[in-house]
Amino acid sequence: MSAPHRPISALAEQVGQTVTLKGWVYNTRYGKGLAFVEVRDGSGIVQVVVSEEEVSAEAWRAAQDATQESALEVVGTVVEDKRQTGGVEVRATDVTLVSLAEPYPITPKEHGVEFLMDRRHLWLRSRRQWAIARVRNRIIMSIHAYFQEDGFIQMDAPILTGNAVEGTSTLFELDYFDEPAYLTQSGQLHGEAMAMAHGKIYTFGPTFRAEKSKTRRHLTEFWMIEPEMAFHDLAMNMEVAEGLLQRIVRDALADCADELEILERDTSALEASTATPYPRLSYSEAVELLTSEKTQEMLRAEEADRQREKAELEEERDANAARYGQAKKGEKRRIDARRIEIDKRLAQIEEDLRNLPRWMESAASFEWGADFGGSDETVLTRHFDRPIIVHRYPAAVKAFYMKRDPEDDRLALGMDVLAPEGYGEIIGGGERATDLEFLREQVEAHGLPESAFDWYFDLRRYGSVPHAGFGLGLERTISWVCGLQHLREAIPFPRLIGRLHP
RNA sequence: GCCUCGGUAGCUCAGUGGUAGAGCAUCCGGCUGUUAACCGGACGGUCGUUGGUUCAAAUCCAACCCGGGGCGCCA
Repeated sequence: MSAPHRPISALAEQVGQTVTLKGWVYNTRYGKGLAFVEVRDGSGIVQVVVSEEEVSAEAWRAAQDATQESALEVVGTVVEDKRQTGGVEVRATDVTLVSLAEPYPITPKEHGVEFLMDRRHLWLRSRRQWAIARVRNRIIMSIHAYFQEDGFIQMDAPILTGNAVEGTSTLFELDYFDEPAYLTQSGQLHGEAMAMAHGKIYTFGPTFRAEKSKTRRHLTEFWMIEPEMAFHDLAMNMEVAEGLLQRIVRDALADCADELEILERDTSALEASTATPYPRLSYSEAVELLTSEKTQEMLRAEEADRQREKAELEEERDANAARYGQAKKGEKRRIDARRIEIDKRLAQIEEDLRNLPRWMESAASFEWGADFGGSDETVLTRHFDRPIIVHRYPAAVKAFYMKRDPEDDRLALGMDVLAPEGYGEIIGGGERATDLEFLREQVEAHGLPESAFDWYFDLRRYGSVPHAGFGLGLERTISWVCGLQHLREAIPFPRLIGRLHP
C-alpha cells in the first residue's frame, strides 16, 4: 500500500512538516547539483527542489530523468518561499519515478488552435484549461445552489425526441427503431409538463444543434439550464434570470480569484454585474437606441480608438525591429514574443476596423420588425456595463409557444439576456401561451405537425396557468465570466463542425 | 451556403523568382537558486496536394484538400 499523500493546495498550512506528494512534472529547470521540478497534482502546482547532496543516488537520478508529464512521488519538507506562487516550495528528501513520460507534445511555449484541439485530452492538463474547468465547476454549483435554495426541483428532459421544438433549427436526426428521432435542441416543452407537476423546476443537460456555424460562439453540443415556473409572468421571469446571473458572478469572483488571475480576466469588468437591477429594454426601445445618433457617435469613437491603438502598436513594432539586430538573445526572445502579441492584436483591430462601418450601417438602417443580428446585439450591449434584458419582441421572430403581449398583439412576451463585453445572448426565454386554441393556430401557422403536440396541448386542458421560463447557455456564461475568446475552451471536449475527436 | 485569411522542421513562425532559416522541444556538454532559466553543440524539411508558367518556384497562376475568423442561425 502506498503512503498517504497531501494535495498541493494544502501545503501552505504545512510549513515545516514532511509530506508526500503524488503528481506529474509540469516543468523542469536544472543547475549543477540542483534540480527544480514543478509538480502539479490537479489541486495546484508547487516547485520541488532536489539537491544532489541531500538525496540518494536513485532519487537524484529520478529527478534528472523526470521529463515533462512524468509521474512522480516526492517526499520532502515544506519550506516557506515568498518567490513561489502559493508561497511555499518542497525540499525533497526522496523522489520516485512512478512512470517516465515520452516526449510531451504540449510544451510550455505557444501552440496553434488545431494542434491543441487534436490533443485536447492532454491540453486539459495545462494551467489555463485547469483554471477554466474549475470556474465551470463553480458556476455549475452556483446554478444548482441558486435554484435549490429557492425551492426548484431539478428534473431531466429527454435527450431523444420525436419532434423539433421550434421547427426552425437544424437537428441531428437518427434512426430510432426505424422511426426518425432527433437529439434534443431544448428541454423546454417537457420542462413545462414538469413545472405543472412541481411548480418550479429546472433542467440541466446537453443540447444539440446541427447548424453549420463556424464562429467562436457556437458548439454543436452544449449544456443548457432551463428553469420553468408555474404562476410566473414575464417580469418575474426576468427577476429569476437576473438573480441567477448575479449569483454566478458573485460566487465566481469570491471563490475563483486565483483561477481568474491565471486567465488574466479583468475582474473589474465583472464587478458591475454583481449589482442589480440589470437594465430592461423593450424591443422597441432597443431599436430606438440602436438607430440613434448616440450609437453612431459611440461607434465612431470606437473606430478612432482602434486607429489610435493601431498606430501605437505599429510604432512599437517598428521600434522593436530597429533594435532587434543588436539585441542579446534573451532580449530577442522578448521582442519575438511581444511581436506575436502585437500581430495578434493588430489582426483583431483590422477585423474591427472592417466590421465597424458595417455595424454602423446595420445599426442605422435597422427597421422595426426584424430580428437583431449578432452585431446589433453587440452594439446594444456596448452602451452598458452589465447584462441587459431585451423583452417584447415582434411575435413573428419568436417561437410559436410565446404568449402575446395583451397590450400589443404584434409583440410576444419573450426576453433575451445579452451579456456585456460582446459575449452576446446567454439567456433566451419568456412567458408561455396558455390558451389552447391560440396554440393550435400557432402550430398550424408555423407548419408544425399537430399530432406531435397532443401531450403538450393537454397541459392547457388540465389546469392551464400563467408560466414562464428560460434557457441559460452554460458555455457562453463560462466564456463571459472567464473572458474567453472562444466557446471551445469552456467545455472539456468541444463538439464543433468538423470536430468529433478526441 | 457565402465572404475572408492561412497551410514552410515535433511546435511557433520568418523567408515575394536564384544553394531552406530562427527560437523552442529532443539529445550531448557546461553552470549551486532556477521561474517560458541561461550558455555551447548536435539532430531535425517531399515548403498541404496536383497541374501549369519559367533557364530557375516555398515564392507567380489554376483546381482541389485541410484549418482559423466573419455572416446567416442561435444558448
